[in-house]
Amino acid sequence: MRIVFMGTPNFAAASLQRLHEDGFEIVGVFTQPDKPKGRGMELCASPVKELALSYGIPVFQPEKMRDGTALEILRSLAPDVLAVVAYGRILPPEMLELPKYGAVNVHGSLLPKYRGAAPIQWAVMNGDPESGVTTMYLANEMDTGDIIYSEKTQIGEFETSGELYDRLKTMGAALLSRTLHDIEAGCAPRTPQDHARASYVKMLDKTLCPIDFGRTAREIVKQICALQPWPVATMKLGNDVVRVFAAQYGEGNPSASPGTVLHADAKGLEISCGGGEGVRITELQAPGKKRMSAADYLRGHPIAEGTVLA
RNA sequence: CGCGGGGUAGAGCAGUUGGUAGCUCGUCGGGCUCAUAACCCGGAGGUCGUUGGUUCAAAUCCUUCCCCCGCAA
Repeated sequence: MRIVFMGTPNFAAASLQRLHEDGFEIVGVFTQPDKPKGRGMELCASPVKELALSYGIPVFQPEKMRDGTALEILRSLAPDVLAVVAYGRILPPEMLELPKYGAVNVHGSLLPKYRGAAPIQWAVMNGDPESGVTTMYLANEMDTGDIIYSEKTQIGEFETSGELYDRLKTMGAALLSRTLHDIEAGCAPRTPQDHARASYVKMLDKTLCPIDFGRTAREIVKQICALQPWPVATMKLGNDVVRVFAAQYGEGNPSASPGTVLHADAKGLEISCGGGEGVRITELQAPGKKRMSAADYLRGHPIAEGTVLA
């Protein structure tokens, strides 16, 4: 079965790697054009491109899907199926219909929940007990296609988006492999989504970062976990806006107003929040500095207990 | 050359109108205590990232390079 793979970030690269290792015939890879990245703004190839090149698979990086050449390239590759994972481009209907088996996609949620750009992060943010991956056929509307397989996984109480992301990319890769195998064997199921129960999530941005200590301890913990590794929750500490990486549940103090420093010691920085609860921040990063434990930070930045943060 | 922040004892920081380096924690020794991560006394520990220069004198001014971090993507 001739497969054309389309993807860009390492979430996609994990799937490409799995398909390659499982012996699928990958005849071409589409990925986004190289872009300036990192300090120095050097041009960087996507993880998928790096991997594809190492496998000796032809790589294509069209700027636009409708530039007149992308479709021709795809046609010349004569794929039986398209495997699309976090490609970051909308494929025109002609492309979806070109392969005999259509186009298959991996999504980082239990569809129809969390259609859209950042399903993994929002599952963490909302404090969901579980998440998962879904394979489906691509439809013309974003993430609305018929479901093939899905697989659940528990979300740890202190699991970050980055950790869940890594786990799901592996699960997604395995599920995609199984999906393609069954499609080829003709035994893959096809279940329409329950559109009435669909929900959409938007991309993360920095407006989500500032911590509101009026919220509950769990909401704050989940916010901190969800915004990692990017864009990272923040709080004001003196004149600094520090990035907050890790927190535990504190003892709290019903009589302290939200934002009050309850403890500042070797165990971290406990701050009162909504409902008299407390969150103990254990790891943070000050501007220009590297990530460090709250205890380390406090050595050089003493904070009096009882201080109320702005 | 995309923009910006930073490299000072094991850790985190202060010190930048130039004048032989200081704080908190840790660490070592001693003391106090029923006891302690508490308290008291004392000690060890730093080529102030690297190169060259200016100067009577540089952590502090100029210069070379290395490394870390944020923005931006």
